[in-house]
Amino acid sequence: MIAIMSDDPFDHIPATALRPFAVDAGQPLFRRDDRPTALYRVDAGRVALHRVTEDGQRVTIAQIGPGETLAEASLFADTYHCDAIALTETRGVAVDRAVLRQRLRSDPDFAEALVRRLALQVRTERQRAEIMSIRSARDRTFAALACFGQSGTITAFAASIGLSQEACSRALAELVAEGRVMRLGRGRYACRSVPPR
Amino acid sequence: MIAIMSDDPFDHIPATALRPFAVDAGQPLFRRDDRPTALYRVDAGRVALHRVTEDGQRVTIAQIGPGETLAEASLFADTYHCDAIALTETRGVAVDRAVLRQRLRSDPDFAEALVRRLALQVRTERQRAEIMSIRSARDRTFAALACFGQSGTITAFAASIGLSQEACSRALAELVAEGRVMRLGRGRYACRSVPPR
DNA sequence: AACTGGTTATGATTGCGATCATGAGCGACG
DNA sequence: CGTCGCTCATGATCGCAATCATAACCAGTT
Repeated sequence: MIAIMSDDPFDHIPATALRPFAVDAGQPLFRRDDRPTALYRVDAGRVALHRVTEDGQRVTIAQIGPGETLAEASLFADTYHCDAIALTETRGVAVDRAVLRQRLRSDPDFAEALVRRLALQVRTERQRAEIMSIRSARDRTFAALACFGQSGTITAFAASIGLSQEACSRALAELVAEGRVMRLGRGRYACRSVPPR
Repeated sequence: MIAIMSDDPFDHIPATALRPFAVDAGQPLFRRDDRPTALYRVDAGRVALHRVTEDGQRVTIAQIGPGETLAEASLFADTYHCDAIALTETRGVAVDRAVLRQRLRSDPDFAEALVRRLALQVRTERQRAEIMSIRSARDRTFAALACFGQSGTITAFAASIGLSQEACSRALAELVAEGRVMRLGRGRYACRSVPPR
């Protein structure tokens, strides 16, 4: 199938306006109260967003991995509202904020792609939050499997839904016993649900 | 303070294109596989989004309350990917999908407002998900207080971060004892953090 | 084939939060 | 003022998932 118009808003930005970036583990991408300069897309590595309270307690707001963007909301804010620190060696591309906002107003295709991307993000995050609110490990595991499927390892899957690997493994075993989930092989499971879109 | 340009994208839509809706508790707003016709903003009440698996298990994907919108992602999809059922008597306004998409392409102010709204949504939901992944009730409560503050009752606050009212109350008591949180009065707490934006 | 490192599975124990239960604080109303 | 209804606080108990520990399993390497 041929994509007539890319889903990735970054593809609508001229390469000259894209600035590659790379930071080592522990290094900041930006800091709270800095003036926002760009929107970042992570291609490899992982970035944590921290907010620091008045008395120095650090609260992790989010973690951003490959394919995701950060600081979307800062496109319209006067300052960054949190610190962005690379958890591992991280690289990606940045789009200048002014270029992006200008583009948003002048290029309908870009605007549409950006809105689509953000809308999907919202949906995904809402699902995550809702799944995390399920108390029972069995039900939570099932819901996650039904919504997202299992892409990587069990360990990663478990972590992404806030369960220990053991609890997740046990939950999967129970679900298979109940016939609600299929075991495709060692460490590979799927749920007989309507396929996620 | 005078708002030069409204933050709410719905304010950029001519009133003639807004269609009020109301549904009773238990009634559907739309169903999976329906063709998407509109974007909905809930003004009062609560709507649950469900996905039903092949063997009839129902999974709640999200719940939408006053001020929030649903089915943003369906603006670009061929069908709805889930059922929307009113949990309580619910009312709000709907914008026709074609009108909205057309507007997105032709009205930069609207596009910007929509992107801003979605970006904020993403940020908020990411925060929620991250907070929900904190295991300790005390730390989770603190993080939530630092990020969002406590708007309504303790009970509602506790529910919004996946804790029982009792666990939350106890956590708050501990945090006060540790001096990390201030008690403003019975059932009213705040954290000495940089104020959320 | 033997070795190695990483992942998955499963058993045993423990700690934390849900739940149940109850009392105290506080606003609304007649 | 006294009653009612709701929220908050706190104590007691119990169940579930985290944690620790270990074995089975698998892929890649030599």
